[in-house]
Amino acid sequence: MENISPALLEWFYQNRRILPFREDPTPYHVWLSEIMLQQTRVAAALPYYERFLAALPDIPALAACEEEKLHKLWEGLGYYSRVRNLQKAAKIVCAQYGGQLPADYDALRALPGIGDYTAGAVASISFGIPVPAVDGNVLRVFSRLYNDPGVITEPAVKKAFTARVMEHQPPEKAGDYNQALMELGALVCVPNGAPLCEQCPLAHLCAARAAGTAPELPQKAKPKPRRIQPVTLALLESPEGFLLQQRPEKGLLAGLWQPVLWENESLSAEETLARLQAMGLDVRGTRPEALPAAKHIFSHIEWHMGGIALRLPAQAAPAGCVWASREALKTTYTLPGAFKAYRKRML
DNA sequence: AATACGGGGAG
DNA sequence: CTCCCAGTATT
Repeated sequence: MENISPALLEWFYQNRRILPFREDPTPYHVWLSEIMLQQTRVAAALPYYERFLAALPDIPALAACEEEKLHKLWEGLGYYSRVRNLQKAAKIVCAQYGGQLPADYDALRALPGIGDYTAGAVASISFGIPVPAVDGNVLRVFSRLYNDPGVITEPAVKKAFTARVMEHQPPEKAGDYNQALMELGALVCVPNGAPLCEQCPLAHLCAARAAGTAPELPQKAKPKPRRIQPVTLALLESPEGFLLQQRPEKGLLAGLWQPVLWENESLSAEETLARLQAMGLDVRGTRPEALPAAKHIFSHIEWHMGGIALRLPAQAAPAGCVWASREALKTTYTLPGAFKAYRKRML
């Protein structure tokens, strides 16, 4: 196939979005943006990006940040291991590279949270190194360009597509080329069977366009069905605030805060009161109010939530719990988005 | 190769 | 509802 880069780059220079991390593409800025954009849309990440940089303007500041503050800056973005790995990597960069990201693909790839895609993106965009940066957009564009029914979730297929991506990459414009492919996928060669082929600078080269198969591409493996998990929560308020418990260090929503709850259990109000009593809370003479049911969908689990709200007299918080004032809820403790339905009752 | 890990927008 | 998204780490 004819090299796509001339037409692609011309389109990119005319049509690229103005984005903050493109205005001042330092390695730190590109790195942060790429981590935020993993499995996340640009529009969702933008406000987080600005706020994060205002709070932590450079890599040493990131390395030194308190974990609770770090979580708060990421609150609602999801995949919280991203921000913990970001800081782990920042500490390594400060200890081993003098606080500057290394201009080397393999060194970048070895940092926590930096995989094939992000290493390639930072290396090519920030340092001009001619390496691939193949994300879901690029796989979609190439599956259509070559009318290739390969299942893009399979590593062997991804590897083959990456080789094709590199056949077209101009070494002196690696970063622009990689970004142009992603931009084309985000703006023109869009998913859900609705590509805007009349706007595409590569339409004359596109095999799927010629075959009429573009809407059916790319082929992906069928996702596993989510398992449904009942969750019972207890929204407790005292004069000191709302009772929050911290989640375990590992696993889902690790280290974040939540109302007292029981996963995988659908408890009656009476059973819930008994559990609270067993935790050492004084719940005598209180009337539980039923919480409205709410659902939260993770990629692999579905939480079906319900429970009770309760007003309690001032008392000590059980182990692993705190009484959080409204102010502390807003500024200090990180509650995952899963509890959005109940959060407004707490503010 | 399969699974864990969030959340939101579009159709 | 379904599908998808600027993926990575672990097993």
